[in-house]
Amino acid sequence: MKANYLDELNEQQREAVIHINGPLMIVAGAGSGKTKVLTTRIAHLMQNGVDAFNILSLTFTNKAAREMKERVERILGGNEARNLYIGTFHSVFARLLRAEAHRLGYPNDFTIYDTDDAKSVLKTIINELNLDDKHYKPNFVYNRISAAKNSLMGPEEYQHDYYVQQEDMRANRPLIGKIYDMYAKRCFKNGAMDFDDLLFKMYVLLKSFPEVLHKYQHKFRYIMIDEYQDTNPAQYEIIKLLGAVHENICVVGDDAQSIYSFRGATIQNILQFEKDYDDARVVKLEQNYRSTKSILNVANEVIAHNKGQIEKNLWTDNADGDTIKLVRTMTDNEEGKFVADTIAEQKLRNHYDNRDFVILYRTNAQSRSFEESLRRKAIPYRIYGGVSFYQRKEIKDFVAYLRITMNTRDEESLKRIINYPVRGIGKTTIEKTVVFSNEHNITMWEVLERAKEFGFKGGTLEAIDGFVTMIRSFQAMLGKHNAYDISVNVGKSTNIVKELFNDKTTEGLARYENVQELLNSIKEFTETPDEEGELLDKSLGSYLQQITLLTDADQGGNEDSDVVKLMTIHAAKGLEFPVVFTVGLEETLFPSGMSINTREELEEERRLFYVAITRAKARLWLTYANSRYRFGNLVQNEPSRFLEEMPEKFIDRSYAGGGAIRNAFGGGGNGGGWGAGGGSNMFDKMQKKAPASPQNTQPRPAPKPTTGPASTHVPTPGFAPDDPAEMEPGMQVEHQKFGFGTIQSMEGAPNNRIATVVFPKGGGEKKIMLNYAKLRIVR
DNA sequence: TTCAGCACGGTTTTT
DNA sequence: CCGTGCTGAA
Repeated sequence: MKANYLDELNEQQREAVIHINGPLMIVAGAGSGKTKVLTTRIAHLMQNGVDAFNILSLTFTNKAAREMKERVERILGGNEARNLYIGTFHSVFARLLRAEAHRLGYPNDFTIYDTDDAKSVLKTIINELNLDDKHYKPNFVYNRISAAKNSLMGPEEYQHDYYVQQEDMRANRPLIGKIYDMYAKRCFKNGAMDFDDLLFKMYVLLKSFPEVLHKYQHKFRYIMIDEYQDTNPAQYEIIKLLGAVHENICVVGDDAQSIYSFRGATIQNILQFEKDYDDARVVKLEQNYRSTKSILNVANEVIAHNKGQIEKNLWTDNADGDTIKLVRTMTDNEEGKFVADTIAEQKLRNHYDNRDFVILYRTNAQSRSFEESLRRKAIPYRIYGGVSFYQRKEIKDFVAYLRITMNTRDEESLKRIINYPVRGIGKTTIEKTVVFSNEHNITMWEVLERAKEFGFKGGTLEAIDGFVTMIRSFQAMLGKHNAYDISVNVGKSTNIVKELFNDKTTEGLARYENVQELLNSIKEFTETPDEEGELLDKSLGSYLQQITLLTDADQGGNEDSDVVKLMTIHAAKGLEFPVVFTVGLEETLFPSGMSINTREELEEERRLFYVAITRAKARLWLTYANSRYRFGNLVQNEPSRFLEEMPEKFIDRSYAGGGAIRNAFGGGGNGGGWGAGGGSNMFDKMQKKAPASPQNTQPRPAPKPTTGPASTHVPTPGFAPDDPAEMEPGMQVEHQKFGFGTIQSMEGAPNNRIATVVFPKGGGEKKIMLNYAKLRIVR
């Protein structure tokens, strides 16, 4: 143990760390050393005689949990830290449920359904009820059920809650309660829990079994919760139960960074804390150690536009630093190119490594243009998020075998693999099996086991028996072999590995590699030495329990490889980078068009913007594009309203081309001279202004906006851009996308000229930034 | 029973 | 634009 660990803290930090008994709330501004305080506090508790076995520390991401564990180990030295319970809400509760689930009638080796599994079950149910899945969209229904569970509302209550029923009636979807009920029963029958069940059932367990509650209340005598502003009512109630005896609850949060209300999180929890525990000590960490003054000032000013907040004053001793750069480009592709170019330039000019950069966006779909431009410049990068490794079809198929081996009740997995690889169990057979299982109230697996009884014969019976025998052979390995041995056997016996190997198409090759990677990861899991992870259990069940809770961001051990990182702002919470690009700052994109209907929604978007800004230590670029491709066609966007909320003093707008930019902010904030002429973006505006009626499926716009067939122009062979310096009004030019046009006028600084060009076939008048777009002089 | 070809619909954000 | 799901032919 480092003896001087208290010396490295400022006064407030120290105050938080040395508070041992009783409730404590730490309001921790961005970059104020929150993780340091939490980890030091754990060490301090242990130094003062608290047993590691009695400490529970909950985080939101596996990444945060891992980091916390590592840092505690570093402070403590030795190996006591391994006895701490540190993990995400979901993984910790999954682990506890794995010990207790039988009390609720679930197998202890219950399957964890990810979002896709859950939606698939919902879809089956919706079809069984003969409902139209275009009206009862699985996605919508799932969100509804998820919200109910996060508020601890079961199917019964849901169907009898007046307010909820009114909502569903108004949405013209009165049967959601019925679907919820069937869904819950189906999951139970399948021996499966979805993500929300891990919280919901945990609560039910503690509430229904006093002896269980008592056990864990005394085990977890000290509880710490990170990112408390992102907890939902279910999490809140569980914590309250667990902490009720000792009240040694320490929560850390920042109301300004609450960005998960869509997942049921409520900022109320943090505001409520002092009321729940009237002797609660509150400590505020207000000194920011991360960012320059410029960055922090901009952040503070932006967040000041939100109403209700906990009073605090975040300040820093750091240098002023560079101004924030605001950059406008014509298209999303140019935005990508600009960022890649700037990264290359900054690497040279300021000696940054790739790992110093992050590109942050609102939606995963935005990553594409950056990938392309980075690849073109040969800058290594890595995308976090998006389609997770474990969501790939080939991986899900393989994992389905492992799941069914552990839990034969799991119909979702059974249906996936019953005829994969093809073994002659077709649609008809599967349907019959489902019917028999419903008629006799047994699982599909049991029907298959007794196939002969149920009248299957000939080739079908043989196929079924072969399948059953194979799964049983996997099950026979369970007690004696670890997850890896079983998986290798699954790969061989099912022929999956060989089949993929023989597929020589590009996709086939990728799939083969993915399955190999899966096997490698299982191997790694089984071979990781005990002192590293808390999971001493190398069984298949233990492996399956954790992978479903793994995010893409958690994968791949090479955390510190030298690459540029790309991720959503949500995924970036808790991280910091020397250089940050926050991109796509446009209305309808950021703030998202889905979240501008209420003040609450908009304020959450603003907090998200705040999170993005405060990730930056030294340099920050904010970019937006005049137009971008969405669903394959070009749409125009106005600059994000957030950009107008920033103090001029710290912003360098001229970076993108002087007067023209300011122009855009000029006339009534409604994008002055920039838009491609004509009514092209009228449609967008009308849609935006239309009263929010999410329930009425909006008719597709029959006539496409006539922005002009931007992509139909084929550049003349040998198209090469000419030097912008040579261009002047009156010239005929060719643009790669917009075709031929005439330069009307020029503006902007000499090294960043902007031409107004009329393209008769390319959508009329456009402003072209010559440094980014390329024009060829025709004459 | 399977696979190819097309139509359609979908974009927040994550455990 | 891209992936999914449905339809129809072998």
